[in-house]
Amino acid sequence: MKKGSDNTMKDIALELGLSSSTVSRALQDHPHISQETKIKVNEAANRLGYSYNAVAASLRNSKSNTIGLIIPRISRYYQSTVITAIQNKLHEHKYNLMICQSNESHELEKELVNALYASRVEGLIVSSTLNTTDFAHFDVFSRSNRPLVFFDRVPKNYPAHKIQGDDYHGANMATNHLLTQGCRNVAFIGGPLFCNLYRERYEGYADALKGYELSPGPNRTFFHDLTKESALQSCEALFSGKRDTWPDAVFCCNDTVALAVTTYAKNRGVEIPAQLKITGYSNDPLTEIIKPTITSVEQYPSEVGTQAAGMIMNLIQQKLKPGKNYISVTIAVDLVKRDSTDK
Amino acid sequence: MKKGSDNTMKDIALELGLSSSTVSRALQDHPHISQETKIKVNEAANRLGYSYNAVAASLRNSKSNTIGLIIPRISRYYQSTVITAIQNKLHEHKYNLMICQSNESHELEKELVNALYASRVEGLIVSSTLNTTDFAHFDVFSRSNRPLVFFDRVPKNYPAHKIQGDDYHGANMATNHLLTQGCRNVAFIGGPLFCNLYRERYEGYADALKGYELSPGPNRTFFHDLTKESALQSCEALFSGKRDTWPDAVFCCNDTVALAVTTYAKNRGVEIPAQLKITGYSNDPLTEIIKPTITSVEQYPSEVGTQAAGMIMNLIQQKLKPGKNYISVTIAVDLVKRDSTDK
DNA sequence: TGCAAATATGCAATCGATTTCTAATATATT
DNA sequence: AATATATTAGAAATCGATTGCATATTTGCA
Repeated sequence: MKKGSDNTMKDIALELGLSSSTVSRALQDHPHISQETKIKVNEAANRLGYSYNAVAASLRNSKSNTIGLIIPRISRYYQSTVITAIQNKLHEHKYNLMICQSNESHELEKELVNALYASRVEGLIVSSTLNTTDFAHFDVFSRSNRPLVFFDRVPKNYPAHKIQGDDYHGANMATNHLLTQGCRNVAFIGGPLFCNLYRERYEGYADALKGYELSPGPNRTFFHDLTKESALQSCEALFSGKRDTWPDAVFCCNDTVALAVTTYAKNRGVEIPAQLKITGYSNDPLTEIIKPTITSVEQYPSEVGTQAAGMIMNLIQQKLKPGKNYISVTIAVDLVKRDSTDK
Repeated sequence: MKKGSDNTMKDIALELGLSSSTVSRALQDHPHISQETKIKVNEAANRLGYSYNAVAASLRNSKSNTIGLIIPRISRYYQSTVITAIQNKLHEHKYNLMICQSNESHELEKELVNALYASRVEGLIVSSTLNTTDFAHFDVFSRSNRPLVFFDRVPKNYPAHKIQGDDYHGANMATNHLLTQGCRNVAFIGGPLFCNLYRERYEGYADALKGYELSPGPNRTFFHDLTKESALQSCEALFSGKRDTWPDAVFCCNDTVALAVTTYAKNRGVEIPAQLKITGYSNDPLTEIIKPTITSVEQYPSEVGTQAAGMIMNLIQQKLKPGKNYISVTIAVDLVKRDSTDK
């Protein structure tokens, strides 16, 4: 073997007195090659420690067998579960996954789109940054006809395929559940409304209230990043006045916030669920750990990932020919009732 | 633009009446090209929607700017935090990361090593499968002089660079803490001893006992996969006999097990920490959520990831020239004392 | 025997960026 | 004026696998 480099098909050919065409075809089990030759080639390949060069094949075939993924953060339950599902699905099709984190930075997201395009990934799966409202940087993919699938954080007005949870229904179910349990003063803590996720959930929440001839009261709705810190600030606002102004329920748009609210209430001596009922979103395992256990909305992240990867593969293999149309798949959600809402 | 394909440097050259050599150099800001030409080339590149083809460059330069990662599962707190750190570090160096999950399957791990090698990743970061004892399938990397760094699950007798937590010390600290708190009947639940992680932790545990002239009692040590289900079985074994045969502490090798034991004990009416003290491992956020909060060992996963990625980059850039030697970095751990051990 | 069809293999171009070597100007130096 | 030295640009080979087309050999069948 030449120093520092690998044996190639040419080396096998040389060794056997064949042409590299024959070697290539033999390794692909091409019908025009005799059994005898195939055996000799495979044997020589093993003997020489030959390793297929996917980069060269990728260039020649314009086929990288790689899919790109851009996601704000991978270290959250929902996200990492989606990734696992994508990964496993793609592996069935012998595709690799190149994962990039945008760290919620719009600029970084742009950069990553271009880097992945330069790597000639055959398709791109994206959950965009919270503050991505301009999606023009994804145009490279649409222009060159490479499948582009958004999930979770999906654009409203940008033409692309989408996999979404049924956010409206999830929030609507959760809020209705709170109302059924007798709550009439239900607060809402969510992300910014320009993000589809939270807008849908807000509407599901508001419509549920409407069903009871209620509407979101003053100082009852909060829109900010869904961290513990921000959640605690909203709690301060909610529970600052006299006791009779306090809410009797809080619908939280993720489980981190639900957890923070639960902890805050407990510290404040507010009894859950008797005086305050709480629902979260995502059904993070933590909701079952804390006392009281927290009612939450199951989003079936594995299903989301499997669908996203499956759709990308179908688009690549042209089993799916949407033409100028865009497909939008809504994944059903379920409300998992637990102690925080008295079941 | 030709249908379905991208403009290349050749297209820019054609457009401007230059050669593709000049275009290549202009885009690289090569000193032998005039400012005027550079400006024209860049302008034309933008106009034509030119996109750099990293695959072609990769083939020509034998440089993929990609690192591979093989890991049993990505959807756990420790793992996903490590990945985030690796990812961010590599991005600083303009490297991409190709992530693969072995799903704890040794066969799949083999397959993934070859697939990543075929993609000509410049280095490989690995946390191996629990049942990987033969590491020969990683030879392709060592043979071709491509950096190979293991972390967490690290081989004992295989020559490679390693990033490990100080498992011995972590377990030793935790056990000593339990002993200091007065426990004299400390059980151990860990993974199989042929895995470095658990062997080290077991030794740290056993040596701590020795310091108190104790040794692991009969039916006090358990070695199995660290799931909730297995943990509950071990609990049954621990608490099957009469009350005076019960342990007064359990050292658990991960937080999932610690959680399971805590839940089991609570259901059984065993008071924590009064009658039973529990320690976990990894300092998963869940340890702070449950009541009582669980004492655990912080492994600084971000540091592990940063070190692993940093080492790979140094090896690639030859800032680190270990020659025939192998580097082993031990990441310090800390004991985080919480309610489950009465602090 | 003769011609068609089947079987097995090789030649050479291709994918797109890079780089060595060569060559053509232009400017500087004595 | 003549030679030396920058400066700028191009031609062509290269990386390794693939494949359309051409070619050579064998078998089949009338």
